Amino acid sequence: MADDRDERQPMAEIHALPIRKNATPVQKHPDPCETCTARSLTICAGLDSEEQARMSALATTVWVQPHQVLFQEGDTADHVYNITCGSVSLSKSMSDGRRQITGFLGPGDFLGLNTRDTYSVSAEALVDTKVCRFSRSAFRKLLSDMPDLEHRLLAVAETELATAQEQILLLGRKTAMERIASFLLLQVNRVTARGLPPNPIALPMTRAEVADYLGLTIETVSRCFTKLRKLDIISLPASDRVLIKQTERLKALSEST
Amino acid sequence: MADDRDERQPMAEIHALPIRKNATPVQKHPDPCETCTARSLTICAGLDSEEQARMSALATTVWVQPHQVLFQEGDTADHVYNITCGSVSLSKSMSDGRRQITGFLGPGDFLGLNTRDTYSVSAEALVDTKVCRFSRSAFRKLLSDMPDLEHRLLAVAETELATAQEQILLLGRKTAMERIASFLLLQVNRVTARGLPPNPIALPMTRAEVADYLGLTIETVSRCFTKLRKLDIISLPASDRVLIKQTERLKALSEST
DNA sequence: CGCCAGGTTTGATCAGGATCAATGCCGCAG
DNA sequence: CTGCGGCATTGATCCTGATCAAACCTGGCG
Repeated sequence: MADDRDERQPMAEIHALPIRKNATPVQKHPDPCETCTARSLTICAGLDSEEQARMSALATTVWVQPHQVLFQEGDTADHVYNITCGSVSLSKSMSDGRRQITGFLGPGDFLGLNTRDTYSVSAEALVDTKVCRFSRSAFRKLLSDMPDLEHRLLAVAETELATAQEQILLLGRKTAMERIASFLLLQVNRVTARGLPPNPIALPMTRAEVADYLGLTIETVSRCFTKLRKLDIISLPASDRVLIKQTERLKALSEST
Repeated sequence: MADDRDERQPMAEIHALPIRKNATPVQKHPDPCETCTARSLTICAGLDSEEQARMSALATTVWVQPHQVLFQEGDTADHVYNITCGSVSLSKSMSDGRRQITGFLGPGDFLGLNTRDTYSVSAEALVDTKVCRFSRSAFRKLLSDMPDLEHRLLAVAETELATAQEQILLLGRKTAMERIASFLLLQVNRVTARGLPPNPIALPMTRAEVADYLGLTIETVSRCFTKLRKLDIISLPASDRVLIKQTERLKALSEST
């Protein structure tokens, strides 16, 4: 049996890539922090007015449209961002097009941690999104002067690390159904943490994006949703809204910890 | 088709759990930092002697034996650690015993970042290991006084986040063979980063641990190793040593980015 | 109003890796 | 030397989720 080479290859499909203009998106002069709806959720929370003025002076408000790319994996990391409203996906891709979404971010989330000299992931808007942009070097200087800000950033990093580990468990050991159940519960937590009504939850992402997040295919995601509906655990008033009818059974299916 | 419930369940096996005394392991009075072999690799690097003295005063040296648990997922996070020598695995488990290892740590690595009030993962020694332990509260105070230390910790967190994202891509989208190839290359990087000879690489972990890290089973890991050996890409002088004979082909198989 | 494009659902089939089951290979204790 | 306990390897079979393929919305637009 000298030889059994066969160079097995991939399996995941290449999801159609819509037109993605590589940003330089619509810009504007700084928006006033006073009116920022995401302020209480961000690292900006609890800054005194002098500190806030300093941050504000460095910020640029940027709008990005769905599918527009804020930055790509491997780009030199010039900026960090704070999401004011909208939703963004973070992802990594392989040369043959397989894509893995590593996380979804929303209002108040900080973007640019997972970064040394170059971005370790790509960031793309899912829907119309507004972000608050800082040059990285200026931001670093800010950090040195404001230890509180750095503390808070470290706390954010710790939370993201814990989230990433949860995701690693999900991808490494959970079944398709468990992934979907965990995902839905995660969405509920995200929404309620923002103090919004939990039901029905709005999914700002398509099936393809859910699939790429959960390490599944579109078809499997769809089939799981259908099954949950048939079990009367959820209902789907629209393809991007999920009404959770039996949270306990959903939790049982997610089989966590 | 009113009914098609079937409550599918798991698939991964429950790896035999050896005796794990939940620590309070052998302790000792602080070891002198001057003789610390891991110092240049850690967050301690570049502290002035006064700062070092302060850290040293807070540290306890602790030895842990293979399979001994440093802390468990969910425990209240009392301490943070710095690994001096040896190897540690971080893992999360599900109630039915499925386990996912989220990372392997070695000399110079910091333990306790992925933590808010409770540890988000369990830490267990793979081999005889020496760690430098700090009470969390004291360490936090230290951070406040030594901004450089906090900077460095933030940098560590960023690196870990990038590593976690790489792992997420691996688990979500790579084939078994690609995972093994990526894993071996990662081990090479780890070792060379420490300035040690790369070949053959020593694996401080068993097949079960590799499997739990890569989201595979023991059998699949073993089969992939065998296949790589038959392809003459590696050889296995012992089951815990891997000699890489054709790095380029291994890289091709890992298909990354 | 009807067509078209994108996303979603559903069905049929396939295959990569899991599971089940032996066998092999040490290192160690008696 | 021999037997035993833990890993590791190898083989046979099964099953979850991928792949291939087709139908089905839904909303925008001529």
